Amino acid sequence: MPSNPCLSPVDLNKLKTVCSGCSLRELCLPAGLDQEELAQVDRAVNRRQPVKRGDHLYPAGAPLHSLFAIRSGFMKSSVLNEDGREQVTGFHMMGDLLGLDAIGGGCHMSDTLALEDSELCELPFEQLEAHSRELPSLQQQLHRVMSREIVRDHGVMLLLGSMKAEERMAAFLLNLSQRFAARGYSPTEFVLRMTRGEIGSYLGLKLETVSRALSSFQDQGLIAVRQRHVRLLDLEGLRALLDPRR
Amino acid sequence: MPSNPCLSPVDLNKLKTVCSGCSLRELCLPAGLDQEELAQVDRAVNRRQPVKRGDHLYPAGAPLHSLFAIRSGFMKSSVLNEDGREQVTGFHMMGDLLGLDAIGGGCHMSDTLALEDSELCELPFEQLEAHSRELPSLQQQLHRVMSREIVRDHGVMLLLGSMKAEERMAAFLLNLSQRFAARGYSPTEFVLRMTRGEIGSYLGLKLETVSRALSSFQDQGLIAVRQRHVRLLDLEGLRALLDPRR
DNA sequence: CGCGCTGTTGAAACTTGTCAAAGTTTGTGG
DNA sequence: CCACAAACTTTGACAAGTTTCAACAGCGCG
Repeated sequence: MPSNPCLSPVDLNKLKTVCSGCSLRELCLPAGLDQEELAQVDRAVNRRQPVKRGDHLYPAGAPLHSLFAIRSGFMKSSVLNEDGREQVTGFHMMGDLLGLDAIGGGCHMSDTLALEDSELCELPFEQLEAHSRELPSLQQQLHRVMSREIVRDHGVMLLLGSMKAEERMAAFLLNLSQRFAARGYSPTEFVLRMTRGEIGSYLGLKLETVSRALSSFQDQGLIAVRQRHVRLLDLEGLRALLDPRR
Repeated sequence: MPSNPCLSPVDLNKLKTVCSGCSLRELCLPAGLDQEELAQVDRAVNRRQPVKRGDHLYPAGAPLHSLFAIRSGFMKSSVLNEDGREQVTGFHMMGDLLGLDAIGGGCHMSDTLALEDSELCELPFEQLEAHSRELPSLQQQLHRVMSREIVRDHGVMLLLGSMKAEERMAAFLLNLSQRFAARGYSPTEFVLRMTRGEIGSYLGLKLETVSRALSSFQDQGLIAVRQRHVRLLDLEGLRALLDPRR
């Protein structure tokens, strides 16, 4: 039976682990590639690297060997001041590509660690660059991913630079909601894998302020929070918080 | 005489306008390319596009045709909220590459306009992508430039998320100082091409707070400000403001 | 020469941070 | 499996920092 790949559990399992068989392929780096291109990319990917909660994917300063794509799980990235202040620069989930900040200087400029047990695909960067010279679609997709990271960062700058605490919190919840939805999960019910302090760091707020904002939303009937479990009860109401004129 | 390119004013002028003759080539996209590679890139660049103060290089939403490199002058980029709030996302000077945020979605996600009369090199993006498939050094340099933009944005996020007003202002002045120095200008004496309001938008502060921070620095003897002319009198003192422990 | 834009300064109001205490959950080791 | 410790969360009261509002000064352009 193992001669029939369709029936072999081993091969089935293998199939699931290549980009062409990956449910994330339209969210991840291979988006837009055709079958043959996918096959090429598959050869450049080391699949299924598990990381445990609390593990560093890489510490800040580590030399760049590979980019990583998240297959499952949840991670955070942060940068540190000289004087030890931490700024969380992003929370990452399935399909996100990590390590882009290391390309410029050859070493990782941020810490990235797993907030829950996760699985990653490793993409050796030199190979990726080489493949992207052969495959224009891959090249374009790599450019798009980097550009979108820049746009995302500008959005965070807007949030940090011009929004009040509750606006930031609403924007944060809506952003998570949208990202979960894009991955086929409920946009209204999810688990926050990070602490209040980490949310606060990302949003430029203290953890007490985050906690108060969540309590306030709950009092207003916009959400239901219990621990890290959140249910968004009134998406429109949350959106209205972002435009204080209305 | 025109047969001798070394003596012809026309040709001399032309020479100055190609990347290989450009004083910015080590700061700009061609950094790290050899003579032959430079010649290739030259063919993909439309040189010397002038823009006047107040002109939009492109408005937010414009389709991506080209990236732009600043040859001379000073520009700002900003994003707008739905409700009209502006967030300045960056100030740009000679050698900086503009438009990277448009690659992801095919149209510019930010407004960019000239704060003084400026000159730009236009780099049609399709050609640039094509050339970067042929020239690994160019490909790498493009990746590096995009990655550094991400790192820069993370630095701004750190600033916006965890620094107080005077720390932000000190960081801003020191950053400008360093960038002017890298371009061969005085690191201690320069003209701010932007208004207090624009600085404030970039730093997540109101213009009055910016003004007060500058006045306070002047009172402490750290700088001398008159209008938009700034002299940094005590770089170490400014740096000390960034690490409040000392 | 005056009008408008830009910048400065003061006082009051508001938002968020800080500190402190207590409650809750999670993880560990007995 | 329970007990205890550690980590995380919530809430209140107060302090600090920043914004808001307002008035005025300076510069630059027509």
